[in-house]
Amino acid sequence: MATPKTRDLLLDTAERLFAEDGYAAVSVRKITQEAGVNVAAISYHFGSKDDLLLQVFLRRAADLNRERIALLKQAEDAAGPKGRPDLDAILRALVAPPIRWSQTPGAGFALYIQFMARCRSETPSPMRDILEKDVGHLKRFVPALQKALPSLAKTDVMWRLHFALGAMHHTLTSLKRLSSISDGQCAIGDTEHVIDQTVAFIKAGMVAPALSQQDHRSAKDQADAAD
Amino acid sequence: MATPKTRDLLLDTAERLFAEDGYAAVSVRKITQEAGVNVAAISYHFGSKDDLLLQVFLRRAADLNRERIALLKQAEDAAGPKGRPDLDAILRALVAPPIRWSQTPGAGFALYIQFMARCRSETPSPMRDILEKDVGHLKRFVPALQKALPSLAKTDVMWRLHFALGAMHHTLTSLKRLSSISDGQCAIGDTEHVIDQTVAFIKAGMVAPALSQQDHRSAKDQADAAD
DNA sequence: AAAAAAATTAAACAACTGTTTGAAAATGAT
DNA sequence: ATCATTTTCAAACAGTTGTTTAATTTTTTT
Repeated sequence: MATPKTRDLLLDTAERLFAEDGYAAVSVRKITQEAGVNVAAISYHFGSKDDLLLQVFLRRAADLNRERIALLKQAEDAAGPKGRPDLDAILRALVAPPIRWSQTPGAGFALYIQFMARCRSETPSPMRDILEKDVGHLKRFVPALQKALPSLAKTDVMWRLHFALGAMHHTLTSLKRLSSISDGQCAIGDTEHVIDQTVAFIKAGMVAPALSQQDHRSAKDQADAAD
Repeated sequence: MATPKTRDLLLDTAERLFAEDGYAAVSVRKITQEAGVNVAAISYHFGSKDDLLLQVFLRRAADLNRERIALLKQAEDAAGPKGRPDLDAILRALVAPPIRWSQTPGAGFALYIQFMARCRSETPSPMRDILEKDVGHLKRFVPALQKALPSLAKTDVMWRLHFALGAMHHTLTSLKRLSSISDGQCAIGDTEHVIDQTVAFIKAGMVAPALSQQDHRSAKDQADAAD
């Protein structure tokens, strides 16, 4: 099997259609038809529609996560083993790769981001398993953020990482809506500007004063934050 | 037609199933089966599956938006015609109603929020139209936020409203994920605490210093922000 | 109680779902 | 050029999709 044209063609087409219409709404016949191959090709090359979905995910997941982790390590190394890593750099490591991908024309990167965003909202069986694998690498960001925000309880760090992911996710999926309600005034085409806006917002949220009226932190976390 | 039991039963069942599995993944037979009525009931009472979806949306949309707008007006009135409305109150008007609904057990409110969140991620035809109607009332928040943040350019206000909606949306859909990756340490069951955390984050993002390296504002916005 | 309207029913509609089959074609190695 | 392997193909599989039909039951009105 020198050049598996059909296989890649199916991956590309499925990625696009899944991104556009969602997994459940796309039939194997639509995929094979648009790819210009026989219906049986999916069963032959992947086994089933579910397996095709998994392969679409796996094909680029490693690359994206590698980019993120590399930038994160860079931020940690720049601070040294004892120093406090730069919050801005950590957050850029989190949001810049997917935002850049989402605005990269030509290759399938943008569609992949759209595809992944869609996976996050579809519950059916195969999606669930895919997401479990994907959230794992995000945990790497928690200790880094804790080092950068030593005065914050661990739970607060997690709360804010949660909100940051929401803001980023929304940016990946609904930027066009921002463009339309702002009558095109918001420069959503300027990738670096989008990143800057995103980082500015979530950084401010990260360093916000902690909630103090009521203390929801565990005893251990309070002790950790005391030093 | 005194008490259209079947109709409401179908709305309740469809709302739940759409919320759980998405529109495309739920068949009319599954709905009617779980509701314990005949398959033809959907066509008879609503016309089509698409029309059923629309009615599920419409049934509670007005109530939710009314709650939001009432709180917003309250915040604006408290400041008087010339005064600067309280940012905290505006943001609470935005996020408190849906978060409270999402954690209200018993009635279908929580399922409705889940249903709406799912609508936001499914592109197929009927969904698109539904969302167009729903985003409209959010524009009401822009002038209020501008009054509360007079030093901010209009485009920046919109950018940040966009991020705030993302953080809120993520809270409505993925709180359980936060609970699981934090090993239950984050108190996601405490509704008012969830609201407090959300408002704290997005408020900080709102008042963050504006981007200054590059000026993406239109000439008019710069003039508006100058006074 | 009789007539009219509304609601429910089982059965069938054509179209589509993901997957399998076995033969035909294309590609590889010897 | 022969053989073996890989890939493609049309056709069919059993099941499901949303919707419609016409007969029947229930409810409301007179």
